[in-house]
Amino acid sequence: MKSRRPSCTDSGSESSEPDSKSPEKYETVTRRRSAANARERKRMQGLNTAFDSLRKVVPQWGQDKQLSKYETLQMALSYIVALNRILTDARRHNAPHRQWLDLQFDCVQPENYPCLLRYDSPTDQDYIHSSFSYQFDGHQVHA
DNA sequence: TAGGCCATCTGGTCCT
DNA sequence: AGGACCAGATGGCCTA
Repeated sequence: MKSRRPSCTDSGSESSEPDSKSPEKYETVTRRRSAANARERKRMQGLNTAFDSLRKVVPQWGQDKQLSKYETLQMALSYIVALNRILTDARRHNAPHRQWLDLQFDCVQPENYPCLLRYDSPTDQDYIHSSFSYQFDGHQVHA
């Protein structure tokens, strides 16, 4: 865990000192701020725990370092879309389970799944975006 | 040194 | 009133 910023304290910031008429009110305000900061830290820690859980179930082929939060979300979205496509195809072709699994296993292998491979250049990223066909801005995902 | 990623603080808003 | 959630600001760490 990263160390906290030394310039910031839990008892409130220098830039926004509470406009208090009494020491009592000042104390109340700073105590509430401190409690809110602690809650926020805890909330963000929970969020990070969730991200860690997600990283564990999402493919990370070729990635020697952990995915960023943004990359994790992108990967999760792509992975779900890919799995969903497999299920949809299986229903359509009505394949027996074992045979179907063998057939589809290749679909989630790195070499057949370029979008999940490590990218090293902006060109690669462009390719990934075009081949993966998810759109964050439009909130639209194509299988 | 610039840029990316992250943790933390903070004030605003909504909800209970 | 107080908690949850969110977004903006800020500064630290790391890497190319």
